[in-house]
Amino acid sequence: MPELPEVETTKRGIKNHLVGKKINRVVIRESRFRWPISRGFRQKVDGHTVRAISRRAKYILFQLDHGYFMIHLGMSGNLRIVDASTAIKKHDHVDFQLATGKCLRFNDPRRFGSVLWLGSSPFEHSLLSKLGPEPFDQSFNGEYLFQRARKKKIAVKNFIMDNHIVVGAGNIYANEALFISGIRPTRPAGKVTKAECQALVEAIIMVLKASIEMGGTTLKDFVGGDGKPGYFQQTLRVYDREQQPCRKCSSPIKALRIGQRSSYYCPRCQK
DNA sequence: ATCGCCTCCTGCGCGC
DNA sequence: TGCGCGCAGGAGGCGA
Repeated sequence: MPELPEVETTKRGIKNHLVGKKINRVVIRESRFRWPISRGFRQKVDGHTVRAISRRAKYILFQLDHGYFMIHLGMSGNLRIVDASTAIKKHDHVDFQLATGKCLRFNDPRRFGSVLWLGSSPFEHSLLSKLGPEPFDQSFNGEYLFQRARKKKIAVKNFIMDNHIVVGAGNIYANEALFISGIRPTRPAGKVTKAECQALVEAIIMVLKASIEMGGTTLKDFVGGDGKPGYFQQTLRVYDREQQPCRKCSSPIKALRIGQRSSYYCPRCQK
């Protein structure tokens, strides 16, 4: 479910319910995630007030007075604000019960997500310290991408999905951005021209922003932190459109696998 | 250093 | 209707 727009939408949806509010207690029904929830986690969080919520890449950071914790939604996670009395459903693994009577509930069927205590210097944590720029940051620009791509033989699609290059370009948006910028996903990153890098950067930013504005609507069943679904499906240009006509030239969209991930492109529009 | 492959896990849709 | 298979929006880590 979560690509960056969904994570951003989730963050926005839960923010007002949490900032300035006390977490009375954390209830962990399942601690086996990508990384197990640490033994002392509950004790570190219980009774503390959330001071701020932010996002770095697809990690949602919760600032308390004495440190930070973060939640990653993995492939199938979602966070919702519910009333404390709301019945537990399957895969509702962690609750953050608030003094307001509400509850932040983490549901994650596949358990690829994570809940981690970061301490007081979150950006020094190994998961965050090596991340590339945010797509909306000034430092993510055509020149930067072009320089990073020098001599790289990796397929450009894998290249832009690498969090050390830029964060937030998940599988769907990587496919979409490459279509918009007219670049075939299999092309070695080092063979993408400077002008194309510029176009690719603009496409990544545009497609992510557009989706955030629509409420983070990628596929199917996304529901934001306030429990409201994304308004409507984004009109995907190539993703999951194998054999369907290209929206620009009507050629059938092709599908292939790159690095174990499904990829789609228009053989005529993307060189 | 770089790159491709594997893995964690559950659910769903498809073909037989 | 049921069963088995393959695939799914992430991404760290490992071996070549």
